[in-house]
Amino acid sequence: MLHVNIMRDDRARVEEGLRKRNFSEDQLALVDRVIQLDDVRKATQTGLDEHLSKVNKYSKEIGALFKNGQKDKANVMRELVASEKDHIKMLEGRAKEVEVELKEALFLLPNIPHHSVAKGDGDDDNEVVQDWDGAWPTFEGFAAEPHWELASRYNLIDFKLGVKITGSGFPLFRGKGAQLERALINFFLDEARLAGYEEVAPPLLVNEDSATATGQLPDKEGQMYHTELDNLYLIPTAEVPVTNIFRDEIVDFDELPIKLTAYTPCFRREAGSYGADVKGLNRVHQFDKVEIVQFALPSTSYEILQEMVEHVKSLLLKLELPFRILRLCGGDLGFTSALTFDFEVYSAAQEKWLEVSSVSNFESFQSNRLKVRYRKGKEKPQLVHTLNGSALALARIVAAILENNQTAKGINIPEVLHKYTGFTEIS
RNA sequence: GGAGGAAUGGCAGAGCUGGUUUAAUGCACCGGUCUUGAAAACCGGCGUACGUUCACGCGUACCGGGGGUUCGAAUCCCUCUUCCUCCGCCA
Repeated sequence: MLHVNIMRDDRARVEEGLRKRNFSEDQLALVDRVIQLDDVRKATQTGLDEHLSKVNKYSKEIGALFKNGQKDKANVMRELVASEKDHIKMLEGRAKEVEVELKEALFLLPNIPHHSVAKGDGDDDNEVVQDWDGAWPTFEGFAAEPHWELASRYNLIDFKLGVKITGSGFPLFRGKGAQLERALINFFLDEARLAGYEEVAPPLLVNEDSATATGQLPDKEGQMYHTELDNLYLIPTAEVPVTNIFRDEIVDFDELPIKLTAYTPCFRREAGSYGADVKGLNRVHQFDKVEIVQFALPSTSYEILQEMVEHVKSLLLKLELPFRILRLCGGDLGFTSALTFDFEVYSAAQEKWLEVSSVSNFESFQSNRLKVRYRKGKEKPQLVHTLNGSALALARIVAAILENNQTAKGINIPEVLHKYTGFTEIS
């Protein structure tokens, strides 16, 4: 959620940013509406406070009069209060209305893109900031197979059993497939820990407050699984519980940056997806992911974003997977993000780039709703910047490893994983 | 799931027979005096949000959340949530 003051102080930047996100001139009127509603809110507040102040004053006087036994005077004052009450009731109602309208309007405004973000319509306009210039997988004397074929041949993943037990999009990993999955999780967590992140194992279901604070609610409830009876949501990413750790907290300046990492399964309904995109592990309803999250000083958040990009890059290099990095354009940028780098891994048999990580700086957009602030000395609390990234999303990494490392006889496990898997190849 | 108790400022902890409490006191923290330095002692400060003001400041709200009674609620009533104790069930 944007702060209203950003719109008051730097209107031009806000409008320019919204244009990058392809806001029409009509939609830009929303900015005026927000400012106007905020003006009404302020005026209402001022009026309300005046009346409340009078009631407080009268009440004190009535108390004193009763003590002195001047009941007649006290009763006159009581009538004065009664007339104030009418005003108060009316203004309170108005204040509530305005606040709701203001919030609704603010929820429609996305984050302002970083100046480096280009205008664009969709993923075709994303800029490749780092392309792969290393070696590509080669397959001599046999035809490379997609991962779902390999998974079945070597008994690593059983998609049919997943369907039987739950439904489409819930793969069942087994044997060396399950072991590879676990090895990757441990590898990613160890790498994060070595990079200074504290590991947390958060709840996998969150309440409405948490889902709202990180922006999944109110509009994206269709993307989450919901438990009706207890009104809880299955997390679509560890970002939700982990970022909420600091909801409504004021942290000390010295504690920043706060670096957290978590492994969790992620649950996404992915309503409306179909076709070749959802084949195999390309798009599933449940997948494992290790997430890295940072709470940072505004002055250093872009350095930290770079540091996180480097971290993800190092993981892919160690796994020896061909990858490229994209800077998302305004049309593809997430609602809450100011700048996002996507990592895509090349999956050699499908001959496709698969998104395996998304690293973003949300600046104060998330922390404004979460109320995560820091305090330097005796200064007023300021909103922190929040950042997060996948490091990494498991299912598609498995797909890429299987496809890229296949030989005529089996699948080679990347060397860095050997100590985690306990085996060096699948055959 | 059943019965009872509780929830107060960073922490501890009073207030809870409704009205000088705009929440006592202690600890922690910050500044100062003293000291060669430190400790102790003493003095002062010490929440958040919104509104208002050029500013000092002032006003309003917040004692787990929401609602109610009252001229006035931390204090009384209703409701929800969480925690503790006991019982039941259970990995």
